[in-house]
Amino acid sequence: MMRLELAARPPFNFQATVRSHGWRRLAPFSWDEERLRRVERLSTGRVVKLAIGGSDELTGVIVAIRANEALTDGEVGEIEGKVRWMLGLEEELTDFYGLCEGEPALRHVVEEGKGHILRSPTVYEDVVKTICTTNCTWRQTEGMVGRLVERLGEPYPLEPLKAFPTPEAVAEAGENYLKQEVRMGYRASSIAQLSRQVASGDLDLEGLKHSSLGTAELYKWLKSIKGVGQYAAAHILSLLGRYDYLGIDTWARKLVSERFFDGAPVTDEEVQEVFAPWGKWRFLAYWFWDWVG
DNA sequence: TTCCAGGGGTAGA
DNA sequence: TCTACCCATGGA
Repeated sequence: MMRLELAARPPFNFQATVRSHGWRRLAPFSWDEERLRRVERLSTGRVVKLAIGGSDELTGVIVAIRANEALTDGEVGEIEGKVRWMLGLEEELTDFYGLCEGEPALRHVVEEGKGHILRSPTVYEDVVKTICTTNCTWRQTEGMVGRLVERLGEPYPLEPLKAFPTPEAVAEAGENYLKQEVRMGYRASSIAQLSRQVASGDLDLEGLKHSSLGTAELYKWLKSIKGVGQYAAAHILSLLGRYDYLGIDTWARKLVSERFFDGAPVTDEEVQEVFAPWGKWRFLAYWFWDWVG
């Protein structure tokens, strides 16, 4: 077992970051209220298991790595990069924190070091999972992603666990398999096409992490992906650290209706207007808004 | 049986 | 640009 200490830009709260998103409950992630675990396939083909936890000594996280053989420096570096991306350890949110001071419903963000959103190591995984959240219940999303990982992911040699499947594996399985075995319904065709395009190199999703495109262009680009509409594109943007679009779903409509419109039905425009003053931070303002208080 | 879930694509206007 | 309709799946 190997141990990696990774510092984060303060303020950073590991627990709050993991709890920020339902992603922690989608395979291959698992969460026991203390450590975030995940089997990960490295670019060398080696499959390792990560257990990420908070630390009292440093602002950041401690990563325990298990593998069947000693890892190379390159492999350890890859793991470090992936963990930093998943938890947004270097993300600069100072301006957002400044704005939160003036809003009672967001003061807890600064006080508790919130503001980071858990994401997957690859954009491909985040896009697949986002498509799997559309027009179905969360339980169905868990089922689809769970079966995808279980059936197509590469096995971890030391325990019966799998990594998130590569685009190549999903592309090779094909649309019918995704429909019949993974039970993705009509989403199967989108996921199959996406996986083929990523596997062939026609679609460079990972390049979006450091794209120089403006958010509006990125949004358009994402929407051109089959299966990615308004909601999904905005959600993916937020996982890329672009917070100036708000994805309106039934959940957002419900929250805004109850909190700002006394339970009356709201239009998407009304939801947008509520958060428009937050400008480039509007998604974070919505996401971390204290709806109960 | 019908409806709809943290929607999206398409045709037709 | 806007609307109506269809799209698998599974639970209420």
